[in-house]
Amino acid sequence: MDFKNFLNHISIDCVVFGFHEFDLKALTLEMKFTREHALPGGFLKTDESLEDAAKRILKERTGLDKIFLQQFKVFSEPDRAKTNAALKDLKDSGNKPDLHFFEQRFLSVGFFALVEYTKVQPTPDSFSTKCDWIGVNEEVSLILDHHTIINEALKELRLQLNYQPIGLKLLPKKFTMPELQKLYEVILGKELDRRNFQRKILSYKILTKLNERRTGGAFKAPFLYEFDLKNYQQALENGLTGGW
Amino acid sequence: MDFKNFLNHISIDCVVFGFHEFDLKALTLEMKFTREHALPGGFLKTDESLEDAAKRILKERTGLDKIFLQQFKVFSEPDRAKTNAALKDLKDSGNKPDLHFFEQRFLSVGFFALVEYTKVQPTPDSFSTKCDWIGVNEEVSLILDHHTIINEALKELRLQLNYQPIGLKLLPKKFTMPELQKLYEVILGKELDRRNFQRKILSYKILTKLNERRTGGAFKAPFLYEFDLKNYQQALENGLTGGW
DNA sequence: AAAGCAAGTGTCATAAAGACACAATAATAT
DNA sequence: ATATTATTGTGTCTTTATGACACTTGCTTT
Repeated sequence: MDFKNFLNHISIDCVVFGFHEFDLKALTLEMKFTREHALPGGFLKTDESLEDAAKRILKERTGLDKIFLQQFKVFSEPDRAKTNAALKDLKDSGNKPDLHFFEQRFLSVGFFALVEYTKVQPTPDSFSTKCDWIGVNEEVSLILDHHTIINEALKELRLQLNYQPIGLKLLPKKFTMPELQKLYEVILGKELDRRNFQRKILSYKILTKLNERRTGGAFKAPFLYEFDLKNYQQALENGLTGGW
Repeated sequence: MDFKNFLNHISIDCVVFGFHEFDLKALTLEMKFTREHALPGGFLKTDESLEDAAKRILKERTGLDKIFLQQFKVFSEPDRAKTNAALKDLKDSGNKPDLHFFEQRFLSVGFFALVEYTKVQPTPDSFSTKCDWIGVNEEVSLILDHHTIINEALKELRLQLNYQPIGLKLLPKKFTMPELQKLYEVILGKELDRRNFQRKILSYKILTKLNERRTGGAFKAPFLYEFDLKNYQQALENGLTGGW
């Protein structure tokens, strides 16, 4: 890796959200030596925008091309890298010529991404052995301020629930009402009444009920739904009204 | 000015919102030579956080110390400085040694600030002759992408209206109901029903009605209100419910 | 003293939200 | 086969919030 094409002082960290088994997950890398987890991230090339860089980085980690992405905050505390465990990984990897690049101060631009869990091919980078999902509330040791970054991303997600196509991007094409509800619950951090949730979400006319059910699970098979893209987009323009 | 204590590639631009004569204003500088307007901005010292830098910058432009500030977006398009009028100002000012610093690519971190209009002492910097307010919808020629930055700040303001103490920070300590309503209207970009607005805002219990009226204006003198700090803060934690 | 207009207050109809009850059904246990 | 179990589908009732609008009050101007 050659770092002369990258801008100094600027890094990117991505919180890639996925939804699986009724739980909200984030994609992380496990560092080779310290075994700590890290968010997928990288640096900014001299001729690219932050958004393009994040896309490039996530393409490498997930195999996905058209990822829903949004920057949400820059993490700029001067001492955020005080105990930079990643540096140890770098040193142990014997990557001497690049140490100067890594030792500088970085402002990290936080992005969150919304992906369909099953479409992702988690792929480690050269500093990590594994790339895998963690539950967003799971207790995992993360490098630097990455724990903070995840929490801030979650806050942002909550704030944007009525303005971004969050369900659309996180769920598979066909999904059940309980799945959609659980997604809302885990993002909001609170339980919702099943019947009132259904009434409200249906009132927006953003769902199409299919003549299919999800069988195989225990108990009564729930109907499948799809998003009505046109109506969903339109409804989001003014924000889905009211709170949850 | 010496730029060796500043980080390369990173700048800060602030949209300082103020509310005056029933209109939302932003603070701008008028450049010495090009006469274009620019947002107050600056650079990041090697040992400072973005938030501290923005505070330092705004202290210089407004005289104010404890400003409500929030970063909202990084502007990173590689060609955002293609026609950098500010550079012309610099060249004309004969500031040769610093040209290298200014000619590099900058990512600008956008902040918005909320201030009490009357408390601000607009103070130009070394590149500008004037520091003054413009109406946010006024047609003014702004350098670079500063027009975009203002618009994005406005969007963010709208989004956060129910989550941040926007009224509190923009209005004087005592204010009338019509003033508060107009503030909401100008932020939302639409008119609200006077009576329904009052009913709703009062239902949050975040206002204290005073036994005073604002006299001097034409027609019936409206009552003055103050924010109830405790209740306001608390209400914002979960967000004021419902839409406007 | 009257006019003009904004501010103060209230009412009614409709819509949304919250709480809850009961029937239907797919897999599992007997 | 049949009963069991846990979940899903659907509906009702009450309370609260919203939207539309009318009338009165009071400060300043003419």
